[in-house]
Amino acid sequence: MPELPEVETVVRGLREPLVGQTLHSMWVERASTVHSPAPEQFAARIRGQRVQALSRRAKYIVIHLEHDFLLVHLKMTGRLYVAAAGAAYPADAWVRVRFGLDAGHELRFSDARRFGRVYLTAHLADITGGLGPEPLDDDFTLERFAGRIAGHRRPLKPLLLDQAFIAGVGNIYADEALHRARLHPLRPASSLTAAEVAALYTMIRAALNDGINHEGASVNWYRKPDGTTGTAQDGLTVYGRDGRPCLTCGHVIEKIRVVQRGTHFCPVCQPLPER
DNA sequence: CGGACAACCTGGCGGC
DNA sequence: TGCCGCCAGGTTGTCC
Repeated sequence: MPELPEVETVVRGLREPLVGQTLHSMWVERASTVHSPAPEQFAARIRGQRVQALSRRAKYIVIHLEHDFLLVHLKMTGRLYVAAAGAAYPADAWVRVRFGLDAGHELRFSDARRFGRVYLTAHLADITGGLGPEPLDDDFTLERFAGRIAGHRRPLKPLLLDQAFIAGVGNIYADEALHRARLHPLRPASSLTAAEVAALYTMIRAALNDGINHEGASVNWYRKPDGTTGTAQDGLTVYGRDGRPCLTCGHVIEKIRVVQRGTHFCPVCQPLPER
């Protein structure tokens, strides 16, 4: 599903067609997709504002307008793309919100599952204030990660999925990072040695960077803004590979449920120490 | 604090 | 072939 690498790929793909465009209008096909403010105010406020930049915070796409930030969260099945005037696209069947751009072009937000939301705010922190640090930022150092993990006793899998602990990691990259770091998803955070903390830090970043370099994992719904698939799914070592051999040791990959999430791991490479 | 679980949603797919 | 029912999971909110 869209996690940090997928959202980053969407942001990169939308910069060229979107920056410099002016938002002229907004069509709300599905009111519940508009988080805040209410659709009428939302449409009135964006009208005439030029897109100045695009960035990403956790799994949010952040569109910088002249006086506001327009945020989009893709959740499970959201897709965001710029459509040429009058052109039809495969994801159009699930369009929830459209924004009119220059020369008849449109920014379309499609979302089959209807979990995704759009937000408009003058103060970014109103939406993203509770999020933890960006794992790929330069100031996210090993020391900082070690300091944050020190206070936690929770199992690693739910900790990595907690957006207040670390921003942008979802189910796929959590499983991949834990496998690369050779850590069982149920290991209590407080049980890690300094070397294991360092391995986890390194492998979270490596898994995310690999995902970005392969333009995201198109496990099912995710597509780049141009409609094509990423290739990161071909490099996954555990996610979705339950019942198949571990690429490191050959043992069968297992799948369990942890905090209601499908969790994939190799019981040999990622042992759970008895205690 | 944290874990369990429901809710939000619907396309896709396994099973029969 | 067709239908049923479950599964997928990011996030919020509720309850214990």
